[in-house]
Amino acid sequence: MTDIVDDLKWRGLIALSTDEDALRKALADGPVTFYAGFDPTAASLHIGHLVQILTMRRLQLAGHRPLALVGGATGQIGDPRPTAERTLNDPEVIAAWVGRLRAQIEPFLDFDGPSAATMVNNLDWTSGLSAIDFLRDVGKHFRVNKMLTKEAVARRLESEEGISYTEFSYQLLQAYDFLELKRRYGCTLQQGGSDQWGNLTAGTDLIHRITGENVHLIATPLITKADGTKFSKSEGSAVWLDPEMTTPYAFYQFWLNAADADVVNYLKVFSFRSREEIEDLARQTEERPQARAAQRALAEDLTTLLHGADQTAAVVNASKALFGQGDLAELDAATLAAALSELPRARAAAGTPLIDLFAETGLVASKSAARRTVREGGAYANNAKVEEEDAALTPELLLHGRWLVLRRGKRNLAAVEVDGS
RNA sequence: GGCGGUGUGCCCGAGUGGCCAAAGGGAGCAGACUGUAAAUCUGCCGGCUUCGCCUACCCAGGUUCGAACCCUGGCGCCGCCA
Repeated sequence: MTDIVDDLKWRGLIALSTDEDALRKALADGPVTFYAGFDPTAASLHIGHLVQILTMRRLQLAGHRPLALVGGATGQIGDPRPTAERTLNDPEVIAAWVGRLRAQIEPFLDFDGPSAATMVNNLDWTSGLSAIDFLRDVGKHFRVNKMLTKEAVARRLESEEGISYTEFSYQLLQAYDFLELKRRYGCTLQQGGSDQWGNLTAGTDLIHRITGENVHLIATPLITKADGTKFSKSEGSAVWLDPEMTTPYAFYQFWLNAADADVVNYLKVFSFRSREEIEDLARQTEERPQARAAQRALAEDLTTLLHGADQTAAVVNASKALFGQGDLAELDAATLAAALSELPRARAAAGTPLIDLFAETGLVASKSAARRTVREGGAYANNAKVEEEDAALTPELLLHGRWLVLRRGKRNLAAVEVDGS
């Protein structure tokens, strides 16, 4: 079995770390308890978080013990973003999100066996802590001078908006988490995104100051796209793990559409395929890019990992049906219904303007946008270009008497089902 | 606390009384080309009952036939001084 550090490095998952030799030795010497934190800042995690979750899984598979922290406390404070102050969310909302995030993380880790994972919440050790105790016991170990040099803070100090005392304090809380996890669980490794480096080191510094011990850090890189645009966004919105927020079909399509220049990198970061398999897929991408074997492997692996094999089979079949060469009218009712069930949907009555349907299915943001799309020649009904802005849903358009497939551009689909029958 | 500056659409940023739904750039969307890819070129890019109407230039008032632009007050941010 290959060394876990070597594997992570080959996958490009270690952007930064503390002393690599010490880290390598610690991981080789026996099970290490490690943690990664997720703040409840939304109702769902998105694919950016997947990098952390999957890296945890890799470490667990290598025999180490994960602590998955969902930050009921830190989520109430807000990690300083380089651009702007966060808006505080209500504690009840945050509590609800904590539950959702935990449920999203759990399937990726194993909670039994010798390397059993544990779910933790920093609210458990902060809620009873008084401000005075915190300032005395934790605050005293921090020099503001050094806190000011952390990049996230420094950027905000340079910005017009400045930074609130609340967010400025964030690094203390995260550092304290690491200390507390070390005390409670013997945690000696924290894993996080490289943009969190300042917060990560705050923890190792605090532990060193209080206990004299050196603990370890691994920072995963920011995932980028070859063309320089933001990863993890599709159509300008995040790709969520929650199937209600991003359908399994949309999730599958996101990965399927990875650019050739990115797909091999994604396979390394997100899939559990071996080096040999990935190198083989890389070769295939070079030789027959139009077959998109790597994209298919990536999309199927990840959809299976998140939504299961059955869902994956369904979305693969739906994709084949909807993107097939044949006429939609030639699909039998069962195949069509199955494929359409994966798409965003709207119900409507005959006679409804197509413009309205494009807006209702969410295919476009507004009716104005729908009109624009028709004018630009990017709107399709059952694969036929919509030529008239005021076209309406007529019975003749319906497939099998009840379905209409709408499309915007090349690959954005939605289904309309006609009421009654 | 004083003085000065500044606040524009998703972001950056022009605009200083009518010609402004607001220049330009970025992001985003669509079309052509393709492989449901990238790059490139072209178009679009507040909403609606779409040849017109409504809502918008930090917030609230005011002046004016008419205000993103002028005045008053408030709020945020930046700088200098104390």
